[in-house]
Amino acid sequence: MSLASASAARPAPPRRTPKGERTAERILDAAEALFAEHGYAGTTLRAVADRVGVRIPSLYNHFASKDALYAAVLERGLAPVIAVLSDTLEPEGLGSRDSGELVERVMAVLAERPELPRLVQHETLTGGQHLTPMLRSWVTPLFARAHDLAMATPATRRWGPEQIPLLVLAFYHVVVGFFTIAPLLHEWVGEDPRDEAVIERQTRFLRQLVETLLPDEPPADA
Amino acid sequence: MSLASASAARPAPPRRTPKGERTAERILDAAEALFAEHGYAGTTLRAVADRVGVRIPSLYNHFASKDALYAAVLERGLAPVIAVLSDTLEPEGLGSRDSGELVERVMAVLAERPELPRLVQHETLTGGQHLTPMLRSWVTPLFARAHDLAMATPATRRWGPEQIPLLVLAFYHVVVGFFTIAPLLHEWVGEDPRDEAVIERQTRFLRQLVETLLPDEPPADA
Amino acid sequence: MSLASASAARPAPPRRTPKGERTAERILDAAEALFAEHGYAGTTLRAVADRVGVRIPSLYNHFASKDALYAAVLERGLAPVIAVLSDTLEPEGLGSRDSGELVERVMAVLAERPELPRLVQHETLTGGQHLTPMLRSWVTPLFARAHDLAMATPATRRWGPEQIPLLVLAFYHVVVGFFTIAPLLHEWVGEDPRDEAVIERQTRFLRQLVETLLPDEPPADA
Amino acid sequence: MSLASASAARPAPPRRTPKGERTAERILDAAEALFAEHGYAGTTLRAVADRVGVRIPSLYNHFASKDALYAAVLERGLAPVIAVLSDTLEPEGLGSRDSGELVERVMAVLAERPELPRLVQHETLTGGQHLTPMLRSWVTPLFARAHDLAMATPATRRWGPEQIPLLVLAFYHVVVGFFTIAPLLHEWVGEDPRDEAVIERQTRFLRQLVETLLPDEPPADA
DNA sequence: GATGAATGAGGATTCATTCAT
DNA sequence: AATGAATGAATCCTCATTCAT
Repeated sequence: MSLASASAARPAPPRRTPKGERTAERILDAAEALFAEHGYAGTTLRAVADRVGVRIPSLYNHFASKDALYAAVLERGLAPVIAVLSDTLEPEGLGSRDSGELVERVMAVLAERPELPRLVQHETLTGGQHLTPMLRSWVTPLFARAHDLAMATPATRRWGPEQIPLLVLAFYHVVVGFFTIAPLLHEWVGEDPRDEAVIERQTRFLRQLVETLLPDEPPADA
Repeated sequence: MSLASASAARPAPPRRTPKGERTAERILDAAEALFAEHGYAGTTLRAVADRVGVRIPSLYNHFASKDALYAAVLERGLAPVIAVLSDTLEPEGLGSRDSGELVERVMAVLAERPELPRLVQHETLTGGQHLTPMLRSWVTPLFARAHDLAMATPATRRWGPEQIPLLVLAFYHVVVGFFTIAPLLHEWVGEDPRDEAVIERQTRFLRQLVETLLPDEPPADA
Repeated sequence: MSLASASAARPAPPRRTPKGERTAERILDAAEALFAEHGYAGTTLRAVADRVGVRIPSLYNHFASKDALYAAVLERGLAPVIAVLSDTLEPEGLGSRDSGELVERVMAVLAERPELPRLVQHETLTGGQHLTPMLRSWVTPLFARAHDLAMATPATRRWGPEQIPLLVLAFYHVVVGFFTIAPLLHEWVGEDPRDEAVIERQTRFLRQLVETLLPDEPPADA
Repeated sequence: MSLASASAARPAPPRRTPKGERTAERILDAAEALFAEHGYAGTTLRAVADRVGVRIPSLYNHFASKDALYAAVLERGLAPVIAVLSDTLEPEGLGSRDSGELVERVMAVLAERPELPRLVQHETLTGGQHLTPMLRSWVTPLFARAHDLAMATPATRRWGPEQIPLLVLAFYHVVVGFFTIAPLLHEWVGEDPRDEAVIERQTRFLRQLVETLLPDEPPADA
């Protein structure tokens, strides 16, 4: 999956020293956290460097620009989610059983990188310019297939064909929103969504949501 | 802090102190659009001034600082939504009929100010520091009441009491997410969510979501 | 002649306050001296600001960028020389009498702004990108006319038609070179070419050069 | 200071200490071209390294600093010209015949390294600090001798003794200026002064200039 | 109320240089 | 001899803010 830093033009060092590789990784970690919290514009290279424990110019030994760093963060962060999605959607459709499993897997992946959804949300809000290239090649076809398969499930009895995409988007928003609103809930309710119990509760909730909205059996009134 | 025009504002120009008020309003409009698109950090006073057709220092004749301008934008934007929410939730609970109506009203309000959800999303993502004071006095009690009332509806048979808040949040995310993802969809699918037809479709979808998730009648298996 | 700062996009202030105008002028003065001495790359905005007695950001209130400042310096500096050239060349040709007069006038103009030739030399050496637009509209036609007229003088008996441009260029180089090499001569011979006597000597020399190379009368051996 | 290869250098690769020397030479070539085009301040070590196809730190294996590299470039470039000058001026004076020959030889040397005059011009314009030591030991005595000899030729009948240096300088400027203005002419007239025909034309022109300004025979009117 | 001018702080980025490998 | 990594200093430029007009 090594498409890392496609835009990191100049410094793209041919042979990575283990030391350098580790530094680059640490930079990515720091940048991921900061971009997720403050967005692109709100994140300073100074903040990244400080977090890594390095001087600002050193960042440029690993990434050609703030923008390239941002792209690399997105790329690295999105890869596993894409993998899960494409893996799970490969063979079958959106029946409640599989959808439930998909939801569970996605939640598991995101639980390990809870900043990721916020990162994507930031990017989405500001236009998704960096998302588009990645998604055009990955998510768009996935979305299309999800749609096709969903059309072939009993769910269509309840949901019209043109509503299926809305349903998929809705799930997307619920899942992403859960992580997005995390820090606020933490402050308001004192409940940290990075807590395992909280995540499990949300996963259960999502499962029930799937079962209610996309039942395997045709609804009773059919 | 000059809380500008707590009512719906845009279509009906409020009492106009001939000139200044109109300028302040135009500044708020410009700032709202820009903050919604780029967030606080990504929005420049120069950009605001340019959009208004005025020089930067003039902004300071109407708002004490960038921060104050931002607060005013949030305040003005949130007021009508809060009004709808508190109005609708006042007497009764979350039965599907009323919930459907609530969803419809909220969609109607947001359809007139589609940047608002993005504004709130930005703020939420970056910590919601500006949101907290407003919400602590408005939304938090609303939320509590919604919860209480929901507990008294048949929905509880399907959803455990601790799931009700998750359900409410889920609806929040679906509604807000619809507007949030607008520009991307516009670019990817060519579908402008500010389009009336698109909004109506989404509203229908939300209605059906409400009916499915919070049926008036106890579910068939009860 | 106010074509000042054609590329100074943003700040181009509509109404110039006398104070601001004076500041802009002082910036131009400082920049002219520095660009002439160190060239574009070798000149720092810090150096300019220091010389003006102002902070760096203030420069941006008057010129949109280092590049725009540079262009404005060139423009302002070149204008009078262009004026002299086009004025003198207007009616007649390159006969020794008029050419001598032209040389004299040019020397007089340059004597008042001895940094100008160095400025132009720097620009020429580094590609003349900033010169081209100015010269395309001014010098190129002048050059053409000079050529045409020269062709009609007795000089052609001595110089073939294709040599006339070389002759013109040679004069250009001798004149410009005199000022260009000034600081070196000052250091080596202790002779300051900004000295009036030195300039007058050079002017006499140029006059004799003109008379020798472009005699009014056909050369004796013809 | 590693004075590299004082002879004509490029066509005949000097004694090659297998690898390093060749790299040093390639660095000098790249640096010469870049310094000539952009001057000292406008040339970055990155640009040099890129042109050589090597990483920046490698440059430091061959030259102690940017400044040392610059000095080496000047030294290597100037040596052959100095050689020609001192050789030609050795025995005799500035009679038109010998002067013509000198001009021809200088043109020949420069034609092989057309960047050299631009290099020197850059250096001259920015103060000539690096030139001074070289010139003090080479050119200054040459100049003095040229002056002495010139004083003993018939030319003095036309040119006063104090004008001889001006004449020499004028030739210097015409010769150097020809190469200096090359890129501009290339762009404006489409005529590449590195073209053999162009150089020959200029040489012919210079010869005629010499004959006109420094005739062997006393001028007809004497 | 509007704005030209000025500026402290800080933004991303480049540069020449060093050093360990 | 070559180079990845690191960095102090400096680059151009932007930002939010102030103030006199």
